[in-house]
Parts: sequence; C-alpha cells; structure tokens
Amino acid sequence: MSATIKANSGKKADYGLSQRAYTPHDHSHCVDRALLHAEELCQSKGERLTTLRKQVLELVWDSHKPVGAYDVLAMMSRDKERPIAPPTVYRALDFLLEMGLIHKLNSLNAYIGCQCPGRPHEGIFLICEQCRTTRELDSTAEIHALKNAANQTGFQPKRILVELTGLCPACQSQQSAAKEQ
Amino acid sequence: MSATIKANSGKKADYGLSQRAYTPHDHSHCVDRALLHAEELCQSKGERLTTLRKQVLELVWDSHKPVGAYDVLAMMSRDKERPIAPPTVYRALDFLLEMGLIHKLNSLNAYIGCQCPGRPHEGIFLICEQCRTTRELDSTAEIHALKNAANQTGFQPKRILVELTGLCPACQSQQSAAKEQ
DNA sequence: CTCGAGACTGTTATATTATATCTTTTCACC
DNA sequence: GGTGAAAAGATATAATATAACAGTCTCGAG
Repeated sequence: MSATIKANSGKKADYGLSQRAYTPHDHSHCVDRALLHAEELCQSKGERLTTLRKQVLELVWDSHKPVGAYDVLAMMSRDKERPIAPPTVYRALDFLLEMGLIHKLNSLNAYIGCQCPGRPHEGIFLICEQCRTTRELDSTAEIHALKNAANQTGFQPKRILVELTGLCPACQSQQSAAKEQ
Repeated sequence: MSATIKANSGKKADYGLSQRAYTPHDHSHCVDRALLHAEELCQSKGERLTTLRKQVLELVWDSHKPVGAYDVLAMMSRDKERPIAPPTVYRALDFLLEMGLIHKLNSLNAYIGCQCPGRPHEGIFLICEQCRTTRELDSTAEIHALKNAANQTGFQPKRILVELTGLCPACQSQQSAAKEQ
C-alpha cells in the first residue's frame, strides 16, 4: 500500500461535516477539530492522549482516505535516524480504536478518523473504489433495522460493521465526462 | 488460527436452510447440496469446477464456521507427501468467491460457504463471537435501505459488506445457564 | 487424431498485515 | 526524590496474501 497523498488544502467554503469528505475544504480544520475532540474525550475518560497517540491520530486524519498501519509507520519513520517498529503504531491505533476516535475498515485493512467521535454511533462507511475517499454515514435507523432483523432470528448482535464500496460523487462525474469523449 | 473441528453429524431433523446453522443436523446434507449447487452453477456459466476447486469448496463447507485460507491449506496438505502452496488455495478461493459460492468475512479474514448460491443476493453475516458459528441472513430490504441512504448522499454503491458480531442462540442460553449457577 | 491456445495448477519467493515478549522509559502520585 | 503502573522501544515471528514464472491439462479446430 502506498503512502497517502496530502489532501486538497485550498481555502474554500465549509459545507458541514456530512459532505465535507467530498468537497474541497481547508482540511486543517478537520484535523484541528479531531484533535480537539480527542483531547476532550480522553480527558473525560481519564485516558492519556500522549504525543505518540496524537501524532498517529493526526496522520490518520491526514486525509479523508483510509491509511494502512504501515503507511502511518512509514510517515512516522521519515526524518528519524531509527525507524519506528510496528507494535508502536499498532498500540496507538488500538488505543484510538478503543476510544472510538478512529475506525478500522476491514475490507481494506486500513484506518480512518472517526467523523463524529463522542456521539455513540456505529459507522456505515462509503468507500470510493476509485479515489478511496471514505465517508462515514450516521444511519442509526438502518443500523437499528439490521439489528432488529438479526434479533428476530434469535441472534444477539453486539458489534456491527457496514462497508459500502462504490463511486463517490466526484469520481462519478469524472467517469461520465470520460464517456462523453 | 486453528483448524476447524468437524461439525456435529448426529442424525436429527432438518429445520430448513434459514436456521440450520444453529441446530444439530446432518451436515453432510448441507455439503451435498452445496456441491450440487456448485456443479449446476458452473455448468450454467460455462466454468470448470475442477477437483481442486470442489475439494476447497468441500473444506470450506466442513462446518458452519468460517475457515481461514491456511486452515484449508493445512487440511489439504494432510496426507500428502508434498504440501500444497498458498497460491493454489487462494486461487481456488478466488474462483469460488467469483462464482458466488463462498463469501469472505473481512472481520475474520476467513471464508464461509454461501448458504443460498445462485439467487442473486448480498449477504448479511451473523457471526457468533463465542463459537464462531456464522449464519447468512437474506435481508434484501435492509440492504436496499442502506443503499438508498448512501445514494441520497450522492454515493453510488456497488458492493456492500455487513457483518454483525454477537451471540448465537446456543451460546446465549449457555451463558444465561452459567449465570444461574 | 493431434496440436495448439488458453485455462489450470505447481513452485518459489516475497509482500503485507499483525502480534508476542521482554526491556526501558515516562509519568502521575505520594 | 521514590515508586508503581502505564506507555513506548526493540526484537523476533506469526498470519494472511500475492507476484511471477514454469509445467500440465483440456477442449475444440482442423
């Protein structure tokens, strides 16, 4: 897996959390907000958001695309005389997962910043198969319906994982534009 | 990951596909049916269900629990002077996935036989976190709702992955029995 | 039949993702 | 400052998956 490319940082209007992943925006706002949330959450839970953990969170938030553990590893090892070892990164990722500050996308073996931490929720992820931009959808209703359906069979659901792969708006218009040529 | 234990083969009543994974049953029926379906499907698609592919399918269907690629590998290499190599297994698994005869459970990196092949569908998996018995739920309605929700954000969904982890009926009653002690 | 193209399988090597274990450092608290 | 628990460093290795190339089989065209 290759290292992630820096996200577009052009100064543009801010469209609200929900659609932000798909539109040009000042991404540093996203990162700042994420870090702030993280600080608050850890404070309230009495957990330590150490420099290392903060750094990993920042790298995961580097864009709206999921990053692999070894991408994070590579980014952290850059500009270091001695490279970081995998367990260091995995431990930080595990901590952030535990805190609900990031999510793991199982279909990609990659991690992405949680777009609405704090609020209890279970994510539905919309992963663009072309540009990999990933958006988290807060579909409490649909999740609830799924859990209900499971319950009716006698199964007692605890965790739920929903990942949709397809095309984001930008890649759709790109494709239809290409077809018209 | 350890090799999977043979499923209960006691002769008992057959409760219909939907609940079978959770109840004692003559598992050889499941396997036979799966193999039959596979033959038919491959025939109709003009694909070859070779000995190797059939053997892998049979091993995946060895129980109603997901099996890892390396479990299959180990089972196939048993009683062989020369062990099978990973690509052999992965190629067969890829073929079976392509045909829709098995599914991959991304949260476990494991594979399971499709419980309703042929019928076009996208699975919802109920994975017991205790005994790992996994059932496929055919919830067209819920899947549709999810895709709709995604569509409304401008995302064009193609594939969907839903995995619920929790407790199967058997493990629930086992736990409540334990509590009463 | 037979021969050739394409599909399938074998083989070796290696990439990618993740964890076990032990040691050292840091940090909050006393 | 001393102390114990949590975090991070370091080394090794496990678990999952693929690349690349060589050999074998199958099936239809001639």
